Amino acid sequence: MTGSGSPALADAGSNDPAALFAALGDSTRLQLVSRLSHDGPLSITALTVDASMSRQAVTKHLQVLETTGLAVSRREGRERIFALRPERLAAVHRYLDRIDRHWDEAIARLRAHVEPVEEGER
Amino acid sequence: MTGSGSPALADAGSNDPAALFAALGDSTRLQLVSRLSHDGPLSITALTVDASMSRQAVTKHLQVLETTGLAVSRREGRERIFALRPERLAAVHRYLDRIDRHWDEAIARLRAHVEPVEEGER
DNA sequence: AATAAATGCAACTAAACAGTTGCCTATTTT
DNA sequence: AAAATAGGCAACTGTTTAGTTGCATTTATT
Repeated sequence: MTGSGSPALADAGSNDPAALFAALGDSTRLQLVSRLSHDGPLSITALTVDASMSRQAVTKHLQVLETTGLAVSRREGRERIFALRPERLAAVHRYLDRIDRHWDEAIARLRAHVEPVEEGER
Repeated sequence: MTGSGSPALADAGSNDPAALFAALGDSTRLQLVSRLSHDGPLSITALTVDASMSRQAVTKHLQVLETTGLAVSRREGRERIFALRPERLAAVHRYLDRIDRHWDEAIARLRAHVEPVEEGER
């Protein structure tokens, strides 16, 4: 399962930004992502070495990353290799950019009229 | 560092990136952030209106945002006004940038020697 | 063929979390 | 002063989640 060539098994890419943030919202997973981004594709056991927890725990975290589309895995011989999906990370990026833009616009709006319109357009 | 000018109230800025991602990893909170970035500082009840849940629930979410330093609040009359802290959002941004950079370097490294060194440094 | 290595599957536990409800406090507003 | 508005506090519930352990399966190795 979670195969590479197969169609839409689960939904390898929740368009839900919150899910992406949530996937990154765990220090263990963040370390995994960091490690993968630094060392490239790695097997589960290779990733388990530096993690201070059981292989199964690591596996679950990797599955979370894969479910949200932040990573993909392929079976290679007797190991399963996980790799990052930078496109998904880019999606997170874009989301933050949008917030930033809104913020800037809001600031601009406030500066535009420092008059008592503060409660105006509710 | 953590604090720019302000002292250290609670800890209004967990240097832990995972905590920041986690704070954004909830659709309700993400909506709150979006709303705040779009409309500027708002009171709890104002924020509750568009949220499909109790005021208390919203309050808790706002507290999460404040604890992680993504927002600040000040009491104003009988209401409590919440506002975003773009600097913290910027921190999230930077973290993603770092991951991206690592990824790019990893890619570059891989391209550099497409020779069978793939299993070399294990 | 027998072992070792790398996973996969499933059941289980403890803690964290989202949301609720009820009630009390502090400011306005009339 | 009374009523209304905006919050704060605390207890409680159902779910999710991180992590574990035990055992079965698959793919090398020797």
